[in-house]
Amino acid sequence: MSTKPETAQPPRSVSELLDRLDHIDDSLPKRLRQCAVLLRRNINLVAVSTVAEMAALADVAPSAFMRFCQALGFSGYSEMQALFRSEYAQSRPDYDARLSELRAKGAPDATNLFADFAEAGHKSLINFTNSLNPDQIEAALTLLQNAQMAHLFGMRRAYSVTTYFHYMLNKMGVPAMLHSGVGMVAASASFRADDVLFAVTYAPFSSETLDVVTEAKARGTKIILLTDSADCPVAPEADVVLVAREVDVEAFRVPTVSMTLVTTLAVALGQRVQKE
Amino acid sequence: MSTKPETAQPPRSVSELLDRLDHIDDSLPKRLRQCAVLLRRNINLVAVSTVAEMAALADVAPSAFMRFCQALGFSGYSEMQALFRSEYAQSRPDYDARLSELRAKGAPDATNLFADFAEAGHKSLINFTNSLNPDQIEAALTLLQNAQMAHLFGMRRAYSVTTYFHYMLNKMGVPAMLHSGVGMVAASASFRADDVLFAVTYAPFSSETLDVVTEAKARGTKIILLTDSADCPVAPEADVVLVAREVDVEAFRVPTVSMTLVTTLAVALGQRVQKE
DNA sequence: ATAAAAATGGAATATTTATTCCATTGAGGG
DNA sequence: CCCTCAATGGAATAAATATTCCATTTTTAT
Repeated sequence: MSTKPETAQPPRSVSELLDRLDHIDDSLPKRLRQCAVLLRRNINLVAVSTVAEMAALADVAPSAFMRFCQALGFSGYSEMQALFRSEYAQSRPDYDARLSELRAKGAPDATNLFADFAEAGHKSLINFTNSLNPDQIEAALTLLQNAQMAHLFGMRRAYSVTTYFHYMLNKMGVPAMLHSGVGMVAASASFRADDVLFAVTYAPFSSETLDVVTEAKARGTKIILLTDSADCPVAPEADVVLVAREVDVEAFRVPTVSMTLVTTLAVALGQRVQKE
Repeated sequence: MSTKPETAQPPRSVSELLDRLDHIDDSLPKRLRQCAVLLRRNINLVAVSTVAEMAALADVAPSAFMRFCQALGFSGYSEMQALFRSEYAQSRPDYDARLSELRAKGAPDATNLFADFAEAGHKSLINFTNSLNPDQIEAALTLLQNAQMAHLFGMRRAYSVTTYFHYMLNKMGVPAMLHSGVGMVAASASFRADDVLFAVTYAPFSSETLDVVTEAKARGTKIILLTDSADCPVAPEADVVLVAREVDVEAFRVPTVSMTLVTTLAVALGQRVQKE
């Protein structure tokens, strides 16, 4: 890279930029690689920061960050920043505008409440995406895929989640049984060693669910636990623990992450089953 | 306001800023009011635009926009912009960073799938918030509040939604009955004229639900319909129609908006019931 | 070990952008 | 109708920021 032909045209979008970043990443000198790492972790900051700030975060001289921008095909930082700014400006207008209009008009309580819950759902999804551990999802999928039968169990608020999971699994052709908790004795009686129990429970954990998990453990049934806090008492019994924290509004929650997760599992399973 | 004491301290947050805007709005001269209107509609632009750009959008001279910032209590545009920039930087960092890391690593399919569903949920919530009609929600709330009993009915994917609604209404002390569709005859037999039916159905609409709605209509029971498209065949029968469109991923959906809406209704109802 | 090439950081410069100032316009009161 | 005062827009100035340049350091090849 001595003559620095560089990529003639600057990236036209943020994702194109990231592609380019992937390609040149290895051939980058130390300081510029620091820039690359920082950029990946903080792309969102570009739109609202100065070169000096970015450089400081990357622990690099401003001139180095400048060269980094040029290595990416931009004429300089400003051109790169313009890209981020325009993408940002296009992405959020409606939402922000709508929210501020709502508050301006003094919208009815229920409308504001919905906005709050929507916001909470949004945050919950983001948080989960951030802390998402691919290995756990893979592990859960493997257990479900290898099981003869998936037993779904959840009480109270968790029941809706199992209900939806059941619907989706059926749709995908995966054998699943929904236990309603009423005839609980019958429930655990059907657990076998080559089955898997998908138990859902949120704090405060319902004793029925805890019992069912214990029973399953005793019978050698594999256990996947979906909960909202790592200190669920039966977490140690489970083969896989999925933690879906939901942001609340005045102590009330929508099980957005759980529903999304369960849908993801079902669809991913469906894809795998078909490939067999 | 001749001596312009102004509000000494600048707003500490965007929402505080909007509050202040609500107060001074009336006492503002023409040009500054233009700024106020533009700001409300495009708050999101502040973080990534120059005064000149904002002024141009508001159809006002930059110096006028400058005075507007000062009327709000800021020393100038830069100070105001700093507020938006820091709020922005705090709100989105993780999400963007995470997504770009995922794509860099070539994460497993299921992980990407979750990200897609999360994105879809996000969009669905935004879309609904944008097109939200407060009157319909209010109407639904009134019907529910005045009813002797709320009958909840939904099949298949809709069943999870009614299930959660049932849980929440119980929690809020609102009388509600969950119909499972199995003993359907018994279901409609209990409908009375001072009750309300909350029916949930998505395309392709299940015939059971359509029948139940028709039956309810015949019995004089009020009807609230939650669906995903305005051309649900029984929409004309309903007293209130709530349309919750969900963005799909490869034809699969998570009922994020429906769950959020139902939770909102329950909580809002709970608040009203308590006030009585 | 030494020379050549590449990379780096800091300082100098150029550019953009915010902010202030002031002359002009327009609105309201006597 | 004129006077006064607030409001306005444009031009001048100040500040912040990007960008370039170059002397120094580090790396690489021989």
